[in-house]
Amino acid sequence: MGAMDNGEMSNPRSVQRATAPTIHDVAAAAGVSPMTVSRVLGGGKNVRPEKIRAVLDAVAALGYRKNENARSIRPGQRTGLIGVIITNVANPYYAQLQLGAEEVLAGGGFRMLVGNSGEDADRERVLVHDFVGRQVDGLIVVPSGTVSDHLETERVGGVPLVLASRRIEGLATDTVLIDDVAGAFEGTRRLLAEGHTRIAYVGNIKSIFTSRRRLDGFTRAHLTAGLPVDPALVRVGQNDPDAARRAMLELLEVPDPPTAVFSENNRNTVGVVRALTEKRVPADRMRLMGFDDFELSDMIPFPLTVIDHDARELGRTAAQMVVARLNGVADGLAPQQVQLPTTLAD
Amino acid sequence: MGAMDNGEMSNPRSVQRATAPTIHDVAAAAGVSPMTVSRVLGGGKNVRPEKIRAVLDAVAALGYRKNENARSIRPGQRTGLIGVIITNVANPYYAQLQLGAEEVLAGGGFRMLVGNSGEDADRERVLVHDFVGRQVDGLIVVPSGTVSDHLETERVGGVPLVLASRRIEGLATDTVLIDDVAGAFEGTRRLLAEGHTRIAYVGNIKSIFTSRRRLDGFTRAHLTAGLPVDPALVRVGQNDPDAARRAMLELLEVPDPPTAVFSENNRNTVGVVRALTEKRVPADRMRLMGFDDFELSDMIPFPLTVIDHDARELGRTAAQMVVARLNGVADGLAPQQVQLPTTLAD
DNA sequence: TTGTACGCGTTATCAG
DNA sequence: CTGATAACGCGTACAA
Repeated sequence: MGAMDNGEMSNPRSVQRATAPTIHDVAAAAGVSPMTVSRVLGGGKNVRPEKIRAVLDAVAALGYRKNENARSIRPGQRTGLIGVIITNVANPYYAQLQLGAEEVLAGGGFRMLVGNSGEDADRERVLVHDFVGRQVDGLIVVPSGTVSDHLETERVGGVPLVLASRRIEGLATDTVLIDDVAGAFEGTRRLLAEGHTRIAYVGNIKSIFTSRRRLDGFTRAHLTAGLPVDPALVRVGQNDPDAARRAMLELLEVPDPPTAVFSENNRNTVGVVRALTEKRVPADRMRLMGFDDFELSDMIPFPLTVIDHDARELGRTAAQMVVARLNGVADGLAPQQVQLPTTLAD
Repeated sequence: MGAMDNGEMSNPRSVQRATAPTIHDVAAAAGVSPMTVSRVLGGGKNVRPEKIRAVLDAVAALGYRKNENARSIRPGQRTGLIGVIITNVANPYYAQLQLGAEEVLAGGGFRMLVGNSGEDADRERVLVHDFVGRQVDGLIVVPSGTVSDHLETERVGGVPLVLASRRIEGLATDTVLIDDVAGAFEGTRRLLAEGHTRIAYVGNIKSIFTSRRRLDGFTRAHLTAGLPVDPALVRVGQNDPDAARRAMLELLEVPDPPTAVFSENNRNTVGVVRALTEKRVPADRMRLMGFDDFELSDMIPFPLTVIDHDARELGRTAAQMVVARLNGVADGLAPQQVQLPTTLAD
C-alpha cells in the first residue's frame, strides 16, 4: 500500500505561505519569458549577460528553487535518486556501507532514498515498489531473503539493481560481496594450525546468505584439514549479542568443550565475550576468531583475531556499479560479481 | 510534430515497453478512462465492481506503478518525502537516530531522503537546498554549524524543520536535544562526591553545540561544589579516538595529574581507554566517566560510569514532531524545545 | 537571442 | 457512476 494519508478533509495549506515561486514568477520578476529563466538555470548558454543577471537577481529575490519532481517527469530526464534498502541502518556494519555509498553517489550528483527493511522480506518488497514508483534511477539493496521475484528486472521497471553484501540465488544482477567463504576458511585454518581441534561455531540463521557462506568456509577448512565438524559445537540462529551469549553459555556445558570459538559476526563475538567474562573463563583457556571488526576489539581480554573487511568500500563499490550502469559504461556487460577480500587482524 | 501521427488511436507504447506503463496504458487495457483508473487506485469509491476488477487486472498485467513524482506536482499534493541530514551516518549514535526516525516515518507512510553532511556547513547548505527542491514535506537536521541562514523558514520554503541533537542559537524551530548539561552535571557531581578533585576533561571542539553544553555541565558541577576547573586538565578539539588518545597521553604527563577523566563522547572515551592501556595505568588509579554508551563498555578494564541516553528515541521524537506539524496537530504552536533525559549507568 | 506551443503523468472539477 | 478537460512546473522542439 502506498499513499495512506488518512486525512479525511485535512485543512488546506496554512495561510502563512501561499505557494512556492515558480519559473513563471521568476520570469515575470525579471521581465523575461519562462524559457529564458530555464536556459539561465540550465547553464546560461546563448543568453545575453544582462538578462542572465536579471534572472539571477530575481531568483535570489524570490528564493526560487527548481521543482525537481516536475522536471523529472519529462521523458529522458532522470530524478538523480538512488534507492538504498538496508536490513538494519543502525548496525555499524551497514552504517559504514551506507556512508560509502553516500560518498560516491553524492559525488555523482545523486541523492539517496533510504529504507530499513528490518530483515523482513515483505517490507523490502514494499520499499522496492515504492522507490520504483518514485522513479529512482537505480537501486542498491541488501536483500533480506532468498526470494527474488520482487527484484526481477521487470518488477523494478528495468532500473539498474545492485545487490550488496548478500547475493540471491538465481538472480542475475550486479552484486558486491565480501569474500565470506575465503575469510572464514582462512580464519578457521589459522585456528586449526594452532592445534585446536574442538572449535565452536556461533552464528546467525542459515537462511542469511553471509551466514551460510561463513559456515561454509568454516566447514571447508575442517574438511581440508581432515577434521570433522562436531554438530554439538555449532550454534546458529543468533541475531543479537544476548542470544549469542546464551548460545556460548550452553557451549561451555558441552562434554569435551571447545578450546576455540569462531563467531560469525561482531554481534555474536560480543555475546561470546560476555558469556566468557560472566563465567570467568581464564583468558588462556579460550581462543577467539570473529568475523567483522568492531571498536575496542583490541581490548577484549581474550586472544582474539578478527576477520576484517571494509564495509565502506563495499558501499562505495556498490554505488560505483550503479553509476556505471547509469552512465552506460557497463552497457551490455553481463551482471558483475565482485568479491572484496578480507584480512586477518590480531 | 505533424498532425499526422499523433497516436491517439494507436498505442505507441504497446509495441515496445521502452518506457514504464502509464495510467493511460492501464486505461486502454481495461477499456476505461484514465480517470476511472485513478479513482480505483485512489480507493475505488463510486466505481462499479466489475470495472474495479478490470482495472486491477490491467494493473497487474502491465506491472503498472503510479508515478509519484507526477502525482506530487499537483497543488495540495504531498511527496511523502522527509529530508534527513546527518553529520555522520556511520557514527553509531546517529545511525541509531536514523533508525528511530525511519521507524516513525515509515509508519506514517513517509520515506527518507538521507544526506551526510560530514560536519561541513557548506555541504549541509547544499543538501538542504537540494532537498527542498525535491519538494520534501519536512526536514530533520543535525546541524553541523552555528550558522542558520540556510535554515530560516523562508529559505526552506516554509517546510517544517526539526533540529535533532543540536540547537542553533537564534533559530526558532522545533528542536529535540539530549539534556547534555544535566547529564554532564550529574556525572561530574558523582565524581566529585567520590572525592575526586583533579578531574580531566576530554572532548570535542567548543563550536559543536553538544560539546559546549557538556563542558558547561562539567564546569557548573565544579562551581556548585566550590571547586575550580583547572584549565591544564581540559583538552578539547578531539574529533576521533586517536586524537583523544594523544590528548590523554598528554594529560598523564601534567604535574599533579588527574585521578579521574570525564570524556565528552564515546569516541573520546575509547581514545582515553587506549591511552591508559598503552601506558599501563593501573585500573584503580583512574576513574572514568563518559558521555554516550557504547558496545562492550561494560568490558572496559577501568571503573567506568556512562552517561547514557537513547539516540533512537531522539530520532523517533524528531520524526514525531515533523509529522505533528504536517498533520496540523501542532498548528499555531510555538516552536517546541524537547530535552530527553540521560541516565547514569555503571 | 528569445519566445510560443506542447506534452510529460496525474488528479480535481464538473458535466453527463 | 463515468469521462472529458484543464492544470500542476518544467523543458524540448520549433518559430520568430
